[in-house]
Amino acid sequence: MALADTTEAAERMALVLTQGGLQKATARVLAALLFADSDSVTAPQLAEGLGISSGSVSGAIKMLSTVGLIEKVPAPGSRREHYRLREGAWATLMSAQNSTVQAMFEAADQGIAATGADAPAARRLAEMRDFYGFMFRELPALVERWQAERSRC
Amino acid sequence: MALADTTEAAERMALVLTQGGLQKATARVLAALLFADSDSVTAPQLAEGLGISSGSVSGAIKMLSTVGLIEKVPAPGSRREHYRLREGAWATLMSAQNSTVQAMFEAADQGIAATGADAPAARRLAEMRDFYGFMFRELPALVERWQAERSRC
DNA sequence: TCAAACTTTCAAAAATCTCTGAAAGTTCTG
DNA sequence: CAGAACTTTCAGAGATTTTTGAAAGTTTGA
Repeated sequence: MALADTTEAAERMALVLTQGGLQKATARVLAALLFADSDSVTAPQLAEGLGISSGSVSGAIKMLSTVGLIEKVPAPGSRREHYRLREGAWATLMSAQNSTVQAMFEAADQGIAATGADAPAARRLAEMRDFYGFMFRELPALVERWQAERSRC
Repeated sequence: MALADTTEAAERMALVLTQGGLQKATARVLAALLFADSDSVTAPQLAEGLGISSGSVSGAIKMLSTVGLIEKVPAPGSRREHYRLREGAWATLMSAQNSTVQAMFEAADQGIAATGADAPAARRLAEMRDFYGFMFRELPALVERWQAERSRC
């Protein structure tokens, strides 16, 4: 049955997302939105479909909205809140992860300040700082390159 | 006191590493190796200095070695095992994270296969697949660019 | 080869994180 | 405006992860 197949694929997707750091309920909500047959989905539909509590759905929606992965659908009539995956969500997510890169850069930089430039640790910290500094500069450019390439098609 | 400052910086670093997904003991071991005053450090030194059990140190070393962040030091005399941060560790780490990107790509690809290309989900999954496909192709090149730039200096 | 020092393993304790369920708060519709 | 349906919040139950501590296994040097 086709539905079973997509459910299984969605659960596999949720597993991957979990390994990427999302909690289980959140990952399943995101996967459900990815695999949804309609343009948007309501919270009760998610709770029902996934067999989780409304509280879990609420928490998942809050988290995914904060990160910018999903959004409320403007007003498809005037019914209750509908949610859907945002356009360009993945690029947004990658940009968000760039703040982790920034944190690594800053931690290394502060480390150098704390050790003094001639300590043995300084060389190690400098390599770290330079690497994450490079990535922090270049990753946004990479994402932009993707967006440019995409809009060209 | 200078030592206190570097300890504090190391703990801050450990916190950042924790947010990056490492468990606490592992993050503290890595930070200790980053901030160490000597070229290499033994497991008992780490356990003593961090106030954690030898079992935790062993687990941390195992994990960090597997990922390629640290290495045994060949033979600084012939004493017990010494460990240190590997040269180019951060580039290695970034490359390892690329396998997460690959997993995302593959999950999206399998999702498309499961839904059929005309389902509403297919467009969403295709955007995801294309994005992670792009990143999976381009990230290694970015790391290489870093390495080239670094060796030039 | 033996003793000492180190390392690894693993079960159980401790700590942490996640989910639920119910109550309180909203918003819509009749 | 009242009732119904939905949403949010949060304390506590439940699940999971992490750490420890101790025993077993190694390695080293005399």
